Amino acid sequence: MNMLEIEKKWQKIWAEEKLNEFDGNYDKKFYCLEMFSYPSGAKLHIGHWYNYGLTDSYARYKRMKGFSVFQPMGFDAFGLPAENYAIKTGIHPQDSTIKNIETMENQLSRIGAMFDWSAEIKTCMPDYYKWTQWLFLKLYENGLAYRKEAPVNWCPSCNTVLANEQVVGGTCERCGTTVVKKDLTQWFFKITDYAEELLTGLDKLDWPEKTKLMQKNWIGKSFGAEVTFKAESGEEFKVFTTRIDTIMGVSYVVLAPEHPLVKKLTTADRAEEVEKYVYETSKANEIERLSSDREKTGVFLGAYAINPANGKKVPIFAADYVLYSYGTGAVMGVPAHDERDYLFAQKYGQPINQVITNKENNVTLPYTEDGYLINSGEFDGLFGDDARKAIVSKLEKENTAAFKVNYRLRDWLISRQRYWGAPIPVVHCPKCGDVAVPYKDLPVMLPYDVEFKPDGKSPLAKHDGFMHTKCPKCGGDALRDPDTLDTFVCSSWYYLRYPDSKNAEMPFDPEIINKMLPVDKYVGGAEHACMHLLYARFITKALRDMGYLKFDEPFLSLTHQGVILGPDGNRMSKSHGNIVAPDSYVNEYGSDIFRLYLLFGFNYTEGGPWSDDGIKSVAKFLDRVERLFNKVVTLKGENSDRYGAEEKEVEFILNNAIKSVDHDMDVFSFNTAIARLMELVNALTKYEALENKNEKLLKDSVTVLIKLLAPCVPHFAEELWHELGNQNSVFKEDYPVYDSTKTVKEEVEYAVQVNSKMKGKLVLSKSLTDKEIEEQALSFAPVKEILNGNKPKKVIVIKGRLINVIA
RNA sequence: GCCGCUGUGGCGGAAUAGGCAGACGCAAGGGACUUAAAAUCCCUCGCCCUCAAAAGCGUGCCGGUUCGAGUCCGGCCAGCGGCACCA
Repeated sequence: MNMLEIEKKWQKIWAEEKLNEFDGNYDKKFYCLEMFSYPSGAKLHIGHWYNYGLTDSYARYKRMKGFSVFQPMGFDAFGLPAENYAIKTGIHPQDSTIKNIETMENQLSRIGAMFDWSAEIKTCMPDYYKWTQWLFLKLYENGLAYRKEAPVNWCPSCNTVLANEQVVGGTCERCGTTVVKKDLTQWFFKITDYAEELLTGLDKLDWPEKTKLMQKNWIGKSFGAEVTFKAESGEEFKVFTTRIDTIMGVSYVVLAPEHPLVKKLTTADRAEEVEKYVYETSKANEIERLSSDREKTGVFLGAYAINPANGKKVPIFAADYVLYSYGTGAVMGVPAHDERDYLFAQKYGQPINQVITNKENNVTLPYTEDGYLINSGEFDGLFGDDARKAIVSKLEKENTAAFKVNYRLRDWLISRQRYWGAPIPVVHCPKCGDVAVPYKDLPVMLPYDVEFKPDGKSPLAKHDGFMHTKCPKCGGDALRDPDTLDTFVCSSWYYLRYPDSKNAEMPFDPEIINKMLPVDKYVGGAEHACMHLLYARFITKALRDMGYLKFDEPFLSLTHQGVILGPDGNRMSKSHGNIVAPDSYVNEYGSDIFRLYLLFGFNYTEGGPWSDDGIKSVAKFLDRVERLFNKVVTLKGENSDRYGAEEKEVEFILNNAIKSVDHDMDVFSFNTAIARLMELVNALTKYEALENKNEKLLKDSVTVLIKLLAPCVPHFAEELWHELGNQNSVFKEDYPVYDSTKTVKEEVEYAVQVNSKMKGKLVLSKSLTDKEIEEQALSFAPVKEILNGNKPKKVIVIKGRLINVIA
């Protein structure tokens, strides 16, 4: 069969018949979504193919199972790489992006997937980002967007903000200068308002357990207490602790270097040293700072605070093992019962006051388990939670402590000091302050003629035509916000746009959305576990609370595809020089064979190193199918009443294949589904070679085979389906149903063990009772020999599998 | 470092709820067909010892639970993903 030719032919016919578009039957809708692609490289890579081609097989399977499948495709087209590419080559991000999208559209259509192109979206187009801006305004209007100071990576030499990716080993990737932190006023989304629901909502999702666990840990709920310490100068600050039972052991307190009180509390004689420390700290990133391997450093501010629990005066430090973004940005140092505090205290000569012990009173410090309080006055003898409750209830009366639930989750920073993104639709007016751009004035267009070479300012800030505007409130001169939105904002709601992608009045019609959503199956990389997948859940919940959506979760069921690595086992990358492009394979073998190879060669969720060793073998497999088909298609259907052992075996294999393939396709176990299909083809080929055969059974079996193959090799199966004389598409057919009476055999093979060692096999009737099976085993020669007339101690019978005789 | 995951023949991988490890393939070797090659078909194929059989060993490493562990538990080692401005 000429694969390239039939692929072209059927793609054209499917498009003409609109076979790939959603048919409007919302009652049976199945929204199958793959994470859309980012058009940075000019070409589709194997990872895209693996995600889209194989999930398409799943979608086609669902369609044959009777669902009205909606499977859209689009492009996440804003982002840093296009801008960097522009800086390097001078090619405008818009031009390169649009060109890349065109290339990728062509490559995507060659997959032959049933993408509903009528719903395509591109996030960099004004008809899309208009609604991204709408989303921002809605969140702003509902108190979920706000501004505050936050640090960015700053290269003092390039005078520019760097993405984490652009910081290599603490230095600027362009010029090698050491990168420091710098505070800028930036926009945030208040995702923390939804921390609790984002956590509890995980329970009902059909997501990989590991992904749910990662989100859970990312949200990081912990129960503790906030305690107010008062500095001698009168300034108050709170610390968060999960171990308030150790409060009598506090020997110092620590503020994060970024804590606003650091400057205020520092005494004049310490100012120089503290300032130096804070500056040095700004060179380290959070991963380094949180590393327990890293040497603990800090600096004494010269000031003291009062421990509200015992009135003791303790020194105040700034130390970078405390993060300003977590808890209150301040901790109490209890060296006897915390490992980091212990190391710190040793280094800076702070006292180590033991206040917890175990039953045997033989602990080694630092002792971080719960235990019995000692050296804690009235609380001595209390244990764990009891101690914590007692201490809080006493301090509560003095207003110096309270129980507090804390989340590790932080608000979502969405400002980017970059060009290639959706402008933030806010005007800063000298009189009225921050003013939202009215909805009727959306979109705030991203200007084309912008200087985006880095020189210390947001690219848009240098564009006078963009920046200068009138205040929507007072009409006076005002300036636009020069920042753009994080591209994660664009991708946090795109699944809501697809079902109503051409709507010019609204981002989506709630009526349509509430019928099509939530997404029934979402497929994409595991690397999105904590960010994109969490942001999308947050946006869904926020829009629900505004009354637009009637569902709580965007993605009911989630599957992660694995990563296809280079042939050398490394992640494919230019620097490794190990990139394998799908195009040459698609050109040589056709997309069905390439797809089939990807289906068969990997465990879908695990991926693995690329090797094309097996691609010829799947091509041969299709040849075998075609040879079988050609022999069978001309048969008249004779001997239809022939039914002997061979026919029984064919039926057994056929029905087992239907059962297994059906199940395996449903759970993305494509490789085993193909293995079962290979077994079926082997069995049918063998049967076909018989002199006397039931032609009707054979022909029916081949018909089932084509249907089972169809989702995996759509063009190939469609061609054979029509050669069988059918007029309609095979994808309009019902999926085969297996006959459960034919998937069981009357006789089962048992593994016979003596003392758990294999001694032989025994074929026994399925109808035997455990007792009878035991008798058969005991009279089985190898068993008899070992028992030598003695009674066995025990006989274990596992129905249908194994007999273990314990001698 | 922290969170999460993975580790099975020469290779890709399979193994329901703790029950015959290696399904299905690739590669390799042998054979048939052929003037020859390709294609196709048949056989062998975890390691070790062996003419053969039997025995023994075997799912990253060490230990444990169990009649029985790739699967469960504890401790290591290695690799991968994420760590909030790559998306």
